[in-house]
Amino acid sequence: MPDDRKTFLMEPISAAAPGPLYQQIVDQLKCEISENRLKPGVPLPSFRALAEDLLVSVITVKRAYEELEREGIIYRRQGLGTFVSEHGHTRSCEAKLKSARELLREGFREAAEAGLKTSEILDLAREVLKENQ
Amino acid sequence: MPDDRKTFLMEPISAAAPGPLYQQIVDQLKCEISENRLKPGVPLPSFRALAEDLLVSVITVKRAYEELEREGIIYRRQGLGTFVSEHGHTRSCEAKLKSARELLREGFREAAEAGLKTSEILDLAREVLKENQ
Amino acid sequence: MPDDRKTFLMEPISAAAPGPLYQQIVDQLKCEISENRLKPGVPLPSFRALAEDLLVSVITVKRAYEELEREGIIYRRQGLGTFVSEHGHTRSCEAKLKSARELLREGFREAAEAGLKTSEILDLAREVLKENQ
Amino acid sequence: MPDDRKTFLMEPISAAAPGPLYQQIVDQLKCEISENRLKPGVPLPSFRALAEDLLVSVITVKRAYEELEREGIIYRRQGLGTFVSEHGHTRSCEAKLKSARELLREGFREAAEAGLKTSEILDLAREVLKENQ
DNA sequence: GTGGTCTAGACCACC
DNA sequence: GTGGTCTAGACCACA
Repeated sequence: MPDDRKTFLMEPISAAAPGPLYQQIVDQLKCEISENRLKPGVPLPSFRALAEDLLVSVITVKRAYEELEREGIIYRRQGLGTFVSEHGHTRSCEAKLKSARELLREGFREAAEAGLKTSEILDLAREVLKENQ
Repeated sequence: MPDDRKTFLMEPISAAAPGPLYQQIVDQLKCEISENRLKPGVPLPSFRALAEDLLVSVITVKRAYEELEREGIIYRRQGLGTFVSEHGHTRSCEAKLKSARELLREGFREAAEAGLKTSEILDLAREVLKENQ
Repeated sequence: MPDDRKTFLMEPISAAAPGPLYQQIVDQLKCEISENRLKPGVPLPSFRALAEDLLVSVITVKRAYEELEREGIIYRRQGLGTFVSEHGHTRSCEAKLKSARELLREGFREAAEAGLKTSEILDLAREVLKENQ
Repeated sequence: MPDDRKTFLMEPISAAAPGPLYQQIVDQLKCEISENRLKPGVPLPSFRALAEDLLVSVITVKRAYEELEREGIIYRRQGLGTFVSEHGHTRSCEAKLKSARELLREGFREAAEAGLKTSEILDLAREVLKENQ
């Protein structure tokens, strides 16, 4: 039973960044999974291993994993480890899409309140979209 | 003997709503100002009056006013009261526009991570924009 | 702003009982809410107050509250407290009904595996139901 | 060169399934015995053989057998192997029946707490029973 | 070794 | 005062 688990590449975590540390871990893992760098059945690093890697407490990692399990993206098994679930990729994409809609809705609302007309808002969207590429 | 007197139109504040109470006040006042229902030089209600109106603590209103003053949208004069500043409308619109860009940028990033192509993202944007109207 | 919060009647918690402590708290609160002893908008006791009451750690109570918020039964507001949400009663009942179906399904499966015919299983169900009253 | 040889019919074990691995083995063996596919005196596969079959550790199989022996369903003889005990079938059925009663009792309790009347609970039971067939 | 639970105590944001 | 986050360290169940 070889141990394929590896502390794969993960960007460092920063307490200075906005948002809780555990959320940063959640987001990064969602990215790994939604972009298929982490496939179903693949074991994630253990709490302790990832905690050491990221220089955070074991509990912070644990909390991130709990959040991901709650969303059905990973599953945890006592004594075995934590794994990407069968529909993890799908779930992760769905979650991101839902979040994207929320953000766009908010953004459009703010733009409208700033006095922009619908056509101007769409122009703004196109502009921002171009910048991002 | 109901007291229908109110300082000016303001929707009630709710502890059930997401986000801090003071932020809800800030947002509402920004709306009033960016949509020109509150014009430069017009006095805002006093801390105590608004606090009573909204059934929140004076401290909460104070914090909201401080936030707005920091953004240069209103100004306070000892003993006189609080007023919409000359460029309050402009500032408020600018702030909202800036926030809108941020949200759109975030939304587009999430959509991209969910696997959507640029053209699909623009479609999504159009769809959300339509829903909101 | 009177403080209606009270450390209402809550049965003691026991580490000897099966299942985690936080689950026992969750279950008790679900009962209070599903049976309308705790109505929407009513504040639950604070983490610290309930922890003292039940002689458990603040964190254990916190975890129970997190679970209930996740299920949409209560909501937490920083600085204000924790409250039964508008649809808390409904959600709580739905959750219990769902759980009941699961348990019955499991029970019937086991009974079938023990060799009982469908008619015998229904008799068993009637018998158990009578005992419980 | 696939190896189709197997000790006897047993569904594969899955780490993704809920519940410990050893419990899954226990449950499957109880089924085999309660449904008389494994009769008294019949030798069970050795620890090592079953472990290889199910791709789990020998220790995990050992623990499952211990659990079954504790319940009097199987017995072990030094140097000979493990066998279904004389009253294994009966014991297994009794255990399942006892467990079924527990589950039904729990299920009815939850249903009652969700606000269902006795007649409605019986309807629910009939409904679930039908679904399962 | 893995994850699961419980504990105690810190600091912060909000009211 | 409230809840929100992060920390460290204990003990247990499982493989």
